[in-house]
Amino acid sequence: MPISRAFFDRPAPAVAQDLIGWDFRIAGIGGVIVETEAYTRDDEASHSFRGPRTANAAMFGPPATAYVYRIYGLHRCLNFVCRDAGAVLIRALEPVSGLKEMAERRALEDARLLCSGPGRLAQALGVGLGLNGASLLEEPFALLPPQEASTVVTGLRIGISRAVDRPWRFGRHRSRFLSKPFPPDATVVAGKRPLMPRQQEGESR
DNA sequence: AGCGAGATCGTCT
DNA sequence: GACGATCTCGCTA
Repeated sequence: MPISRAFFDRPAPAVAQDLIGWDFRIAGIGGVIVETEAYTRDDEASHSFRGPRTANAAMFGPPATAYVYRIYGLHRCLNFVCRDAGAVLIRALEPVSGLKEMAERRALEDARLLCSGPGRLAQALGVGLGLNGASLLEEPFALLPPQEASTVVTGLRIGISRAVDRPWRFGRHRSRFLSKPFPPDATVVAGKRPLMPRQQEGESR
């Protein structure tokens, strides 16, 4: 069954953690979510921290709304709006469907680099500002439940200068599609504790 | 592998 | 006028 609005009507950190392993697609193109970050209203790093503005209006919309913004004048970042102006930044996907289209948009072959980063992911999935404010519960979006449970690790958020101490970055343990690996001693917050053999998911490096 | 610079522009100071 | 929830390339080692 498809995802519900209730899934997003929770604190952003909880939603960010639970999104790991879901299959996310736009117009049929996408893959498994392997990395996310949570931002909340009382969080200095969040775009909603200083209240409603024209630019962040989508963050103050209902849960399950897409919030898309342009960063550094050229890239775009995709977020899922949660309860109370919170949001989850989608940072990386393991490409599964539409590899060909993604490779064309990225002008790049290596599957490893197609969606491993918020800007890369947005480019590969064709995310434009036109999707800002759209409902994640309708076309062209699709979110399918995890096929299997993921071991989820957490750590500090990346690329921010304020509220750097909050451990609100979540990722699938040792996925090779992360924008950046988690430290070896990263805290496991869900799923089975990793065992001896350091086996990468997917193909070998 | 890691570091530094450039690209590029709307929003806020 | 400065900066940002980033990416890529070129250089050093």
